Amino acid sequence: MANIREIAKLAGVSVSTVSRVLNNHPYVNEKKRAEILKIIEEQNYVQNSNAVHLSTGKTMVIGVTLPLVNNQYYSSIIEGIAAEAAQHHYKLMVCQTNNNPEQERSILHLLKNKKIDGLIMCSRSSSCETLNEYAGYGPIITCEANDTTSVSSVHIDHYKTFLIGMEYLMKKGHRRIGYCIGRKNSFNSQHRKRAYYEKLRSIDVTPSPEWSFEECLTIQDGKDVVGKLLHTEERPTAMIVSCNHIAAGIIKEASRLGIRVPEDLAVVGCDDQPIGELLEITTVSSSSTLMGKYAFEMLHERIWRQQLDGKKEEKELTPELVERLTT
Amino acid sequence: MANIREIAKLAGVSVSTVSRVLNNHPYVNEKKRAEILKIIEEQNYVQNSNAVHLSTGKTMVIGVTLPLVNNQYYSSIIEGIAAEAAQHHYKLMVCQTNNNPEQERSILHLLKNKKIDGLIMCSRSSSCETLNEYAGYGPIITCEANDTTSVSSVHIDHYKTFLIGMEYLMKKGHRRIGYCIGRKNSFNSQHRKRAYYEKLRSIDVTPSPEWSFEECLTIQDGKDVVGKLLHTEERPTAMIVSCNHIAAGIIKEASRLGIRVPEDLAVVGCDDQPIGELLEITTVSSSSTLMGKYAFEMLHERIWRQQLDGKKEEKELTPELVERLTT
DNA sequence: GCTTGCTCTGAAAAGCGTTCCACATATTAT
DNA sequence: ATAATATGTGGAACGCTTTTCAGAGCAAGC
Repeated sequence: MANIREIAKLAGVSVSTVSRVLNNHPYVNEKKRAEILKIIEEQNYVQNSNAVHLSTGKTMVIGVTLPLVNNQYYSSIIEGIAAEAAQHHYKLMVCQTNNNPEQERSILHLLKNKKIDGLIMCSRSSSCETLNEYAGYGPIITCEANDTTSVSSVHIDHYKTFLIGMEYLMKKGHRRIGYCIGRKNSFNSQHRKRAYYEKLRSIDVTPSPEWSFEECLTIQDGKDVVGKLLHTEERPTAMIVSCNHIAAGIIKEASRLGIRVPEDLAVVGCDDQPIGELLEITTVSSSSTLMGKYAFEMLHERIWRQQLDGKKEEKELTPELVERLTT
Repeated sequence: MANIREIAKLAGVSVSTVSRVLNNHPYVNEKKRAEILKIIEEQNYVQNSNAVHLSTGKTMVIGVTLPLVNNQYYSSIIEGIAAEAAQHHYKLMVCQTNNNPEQERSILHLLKNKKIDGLIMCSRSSSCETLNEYAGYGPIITCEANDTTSVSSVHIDHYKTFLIGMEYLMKKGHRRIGYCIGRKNSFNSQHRKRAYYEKLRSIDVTPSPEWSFEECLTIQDGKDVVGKLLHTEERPTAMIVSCNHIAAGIIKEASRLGIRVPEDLAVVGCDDQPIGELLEITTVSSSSTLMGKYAFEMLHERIWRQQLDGKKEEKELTPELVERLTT
């Protein structure tokens, strides 16, 4: 297929002029412009975007990492990112990390070798140092709080989320409260646990280790929780759960085993997955789609500000309680 | 940051030799190779992938189109694609089309301007001609049946799916059966409707227009269906529904309005979204994750076979009935 | 002793578009 | 009338790597 040089030759102009036409530069004679456009059309010419990328040093692609693609929480974030990105003519490279630091590094690498202009990490498992290192190659935004010095974030205040959930359950009279979270030591989990322990301490309850469930990632994990609850000495009367789909697993399994929700077991979910609405799960959450939107905005600004010295910025989303039928 | 020329200069070799090291070409003296690798390390050098892309004419990126990002059916397909793509070192560019042909065209364009090496369309709204046109620029696979001459597909046999569902409902004694589908005139919908009408005709039932619901895309749309069913003259005793999340909407709303499922209204869903399992929805489906895997395999083969004259290929997935509690 | 075939290396072309700089002409301001 | 600005255009450098081709050196085979 033709390239810009050929078009220039056919039109009897220089390559620069064709380039100007292609980029809508104003200083081109209207007659020539028309002529060139005609030839471009005839030749069915389009720019080779790799040449453009090489030349401009930008790809108009941003990367998005997430542990797994098939999860509604992350899908909602991407939805927010995608809508905003589309408006600014950015494409998305979606990369599944499986929470594996190796794989994550290979994605961070895309920043270094210029395949992407910026990166949004919906979740991360890399170390602080790794993140700081790669932040030198292009802007990175995380969609969870992070403890680096250079990487900005947009995040839900998970501490506050759990706080609101706990306070609500306690107000309802619950004292034996359990929790369910995903990755044991992630930043988010630490915050959630802090709220959990603080609140229980405030009413002088010492939580039993039997009330805590970690590494809950799938619906099945939620169901398994109920099985385990059956064998606890002092069964909790309420559970606060990091994700609605896990809450859903708990609720369905409870109902199957004849444990009444909310009478025997109250459940609070902590995100905005649609299954929460469908199953009428009481939820403390903020919009993850909105989070995605903010993340892109922040990233976009940084891509154009260019100055990588830009200070760390943090945007927090405040969660809200949505009372439904599981409490 | 350093480029290959600098590395060559520092190592006192030619650019070609450095390139050979970078690409693991065997004909490089081991001593030199080690030396060059050391300098690469010291200089923190990495290839500029845009230059590599330009030079090789490949990007190792494939595009994936889907109408909306936040939908579990599509997420499952992507999951399958992603896993397979990762194994072959391909990255994914995920593009939301909103079922808008304009937007879809802009993605097909990526094939023409070499931003992607191939394209998987989970769903498409472009015309046959458009597809055929762009198929000339790189391999395209659709994840639904298509009527083009050059675009291969991996697809679920939706005709058979509806057939199985209808037969099953009829065996259970239902005669007044309604349906719920997404886009009215999509290829998939046409097949579904054909099965629906054929089966009803086979038992001499003339379906009422009141039993058919089109443009059902969201959970809310499912709920709305129930509201409308209330006002039908002859209410159907069963519904066959293209997607489980819509079936879920129907079921929840029915239960809210005191319509018993399955006694008053039986519901069959027709995909493998996890909500089907969670809500114990009887389902006819095949694995969409598997479909994604096949789609990538097919695409990958075509990318390497290069010959765009390759004949059209079609792979069909056979659906299976999973009996659960909504029938 | 001469041919053949490896191994190893470098120069140069090819892949393609953007952009800076210099220069020319035309127009407006002083 | 002169200076200053705006408009229009081309040449060449720049971004960076891969790959082909030609050639050198050396060992094995006849």
